[in-house]
Amino acid sequence: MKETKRKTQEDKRALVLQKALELFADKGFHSTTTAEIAKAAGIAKGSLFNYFENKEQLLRTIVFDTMLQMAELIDPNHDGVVTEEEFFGMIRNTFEWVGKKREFLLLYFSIVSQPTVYNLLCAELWEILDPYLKQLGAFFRQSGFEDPETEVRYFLAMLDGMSINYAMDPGNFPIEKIEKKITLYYKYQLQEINQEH
Amino acid sequence: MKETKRKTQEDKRALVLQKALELFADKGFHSTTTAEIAKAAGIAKGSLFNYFENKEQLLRTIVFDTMLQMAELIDPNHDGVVTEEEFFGMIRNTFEWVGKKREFLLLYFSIVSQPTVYNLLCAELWEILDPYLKQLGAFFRQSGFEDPETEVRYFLAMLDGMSINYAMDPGNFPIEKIEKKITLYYKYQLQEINQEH
Amino acid sequence: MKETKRKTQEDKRALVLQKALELFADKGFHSTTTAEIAKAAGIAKGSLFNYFENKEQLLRTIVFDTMLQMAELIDPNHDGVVTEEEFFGMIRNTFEWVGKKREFLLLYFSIVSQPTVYNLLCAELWEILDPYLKQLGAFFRQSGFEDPETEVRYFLAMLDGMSINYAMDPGNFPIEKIEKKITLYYKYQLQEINQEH
Amino acid sequence: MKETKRKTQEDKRALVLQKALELFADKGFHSTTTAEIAKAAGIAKGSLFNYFENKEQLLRTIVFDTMLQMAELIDPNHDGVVTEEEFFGMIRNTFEWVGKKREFLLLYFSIVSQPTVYNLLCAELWEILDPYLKQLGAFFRQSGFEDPETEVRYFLAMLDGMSINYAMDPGNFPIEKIEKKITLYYKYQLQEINQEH
DNA sequence: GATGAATGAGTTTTCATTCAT
DNA sequence: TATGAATGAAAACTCATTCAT
Repeated sequence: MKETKRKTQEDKRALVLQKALELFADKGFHSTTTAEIAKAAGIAKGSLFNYFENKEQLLRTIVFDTMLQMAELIDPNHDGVVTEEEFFGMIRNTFEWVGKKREFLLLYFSIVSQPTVYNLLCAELWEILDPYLKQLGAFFRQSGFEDPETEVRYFLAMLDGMSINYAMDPGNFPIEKIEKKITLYYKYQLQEINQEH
Repeated sequence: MKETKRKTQEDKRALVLQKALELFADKGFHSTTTAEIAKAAGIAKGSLFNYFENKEQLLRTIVFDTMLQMAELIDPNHDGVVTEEEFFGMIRNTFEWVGKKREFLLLYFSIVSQPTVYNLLCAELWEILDPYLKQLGAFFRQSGFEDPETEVRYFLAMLDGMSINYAMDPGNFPIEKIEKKITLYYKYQLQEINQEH
Repeated sequence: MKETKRKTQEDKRALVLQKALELFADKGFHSTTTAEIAKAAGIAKGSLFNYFENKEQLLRTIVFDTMLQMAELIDPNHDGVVTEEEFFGMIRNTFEWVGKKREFLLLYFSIVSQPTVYNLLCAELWEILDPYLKQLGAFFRQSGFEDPETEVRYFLAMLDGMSINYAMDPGNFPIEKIEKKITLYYKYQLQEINQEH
Repeated sequence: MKETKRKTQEDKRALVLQKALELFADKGFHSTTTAEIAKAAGIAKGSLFNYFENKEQLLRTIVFDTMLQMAELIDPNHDGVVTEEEFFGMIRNTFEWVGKKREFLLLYFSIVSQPTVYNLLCAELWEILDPYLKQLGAFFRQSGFEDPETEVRYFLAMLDGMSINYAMDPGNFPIEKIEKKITLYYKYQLQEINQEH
């Protein structure tokens, strides 16, 4: 009995998160009212605040929950090391994820492009991402890239660029072709490096 | 006399645009109040509405003015054709512009990542950009790229990715190294294609 | 079994009254939430309304219960007459009570200083107090005071003044010295009157 | 022209203060809504916040403005010394003021009887009152009172008691007779002290 | 044209109370 | 009887915009 109740509770909470994400992604955080979110989730205005302390906490929950999911993509087996296979798997996973999480991407970019909002989340975001960036750097270094730090930056920036362009125009952006292009690019780079030695 | 006055008027208007851009970039459009903008520009709250019909028009003015400037970078001599030299000049100009227009970039990305805001500007934005994209496509086609449409998308997405990463973290993002990397990449591509024939 | 249960019930109710008084005294009636009271009393939010119809009834219960206790001080043996001994005993008891019921005093004064709240309780309060005031008036008259009605008002107002000052600053207000002062004042008055005759 | 405008502004502000005081005194601070105050003052809901930063600041303004007025009563010529004549003048002024400021008194007692509200104002209140209390203490000491500190506390507590009783029941409380009683009491005390020497 | 006080719709959030379990 | 999730009315406060001066 109680089990069922808790289940329902959690379902409701998840529904609020989902609807909030959709609305935030569509209209932006500030232009979405808590009343709208509540209505979309089929609950009363006041009930929203039984689930989340306030609107900002709701945002944080969405962002961190999803960031943690995403972080998994980079080093799925948690061994702290990224192999070549895992690297290409990561590209694969990232593009797959981008295809599924369009809404989150929009929200994410709308946040990071507003410094005063970004700064609220910045520290915690980096805490999540930092270890993975280091592993990525280590991978590029071991693989023999000349300037692995720059390569990490370039790689991530490129993924950001693809993500935002896909998120903005999912119907027309040729996401699969671009994934192939990037995969080939790195395959080629690694091959070149191997030939040098 | 009148000349001077008009000059002052226009200076004020330009100052409002500048200060509004700074504030929008920092706090986001919605979190910036018209009162703040007026104060930053040294005019009265009510005077703002002598220069701009409303807050949204102010935003549009900023965006379109700057987009037009940016469009210049792609085909500076307006001949409708992009030569190889112009292409690399464009990369150069773009990175230079990114370095100077960090604030606009933040604003731009915060807008495009909010569909309901983006849709308001979308049509006009594409009207500005479309001819240039076509020229870019034509350039890639003429240069022998296999899939010029995808190449345009890839190229622009990559620039977006670099721009947003630089805008978010201008102190650490290795913008010059990355510019070089991209330039080399296209130099290499063009060279490869030429060798094939 | 049932006995024990009822006991527990009543204990809980008493605990709610006690905790509510503490919170009302500290933060005021309106700034104290029913949730806080419930938590302080170790019961669920909803359970509060099993004990008391609503928040206002809870307040009324606290006030009238305590007022009835206080009324006892004036005429402890219920014989409707106040002797000289009882009068000084009353002063003694009042000061003792003030020392113990600081929280109630704060609540009481916060209520009576809000006419629209006071008016809700006014009639019932006077019903409780009126007989005692009459007896006090009778005592002053019998003792030969010139203007016994004014003396009653003066006496009670003075006690109010002492009470509120003690309640506001219990650490520093010299309550014992002041009790002695007032006792001496009335001893002196009664002595003077007796000498006159 | 501008002069007239500023005048009107200040009149409005004063009207808001007046109406707010009336409402706070009648219903208490928390039970009075800003909308009610605005309506009572004949302005729009939002306009209230052009005059006062927030509801709390409005309260503070009322309290401190009036407290400063009241402080004047104690040492009107600001010489830092209270003579016997000034002392009796002070009693006179205080009672006169009590008669005029019933509303403020209710507000004042409703504030001081709510510790969490009182603490907000406490420090500043004491800053205003402290010098006067010291002068009053000095007066009692110079006049030969045995325990001047206790006398100050007693005197002020008594005035508080009279004030609150009058404020609660202005129609029936025999304020003039009581003023006379207190004046006589201190006349008598001073006379007694003089006879001792 | 410039000003800034006035406006009121709109926003987040609170909380006493209800009621299904 | 006890619970605590759900409710929605109401509150403080914000802010783009207007308009009289």
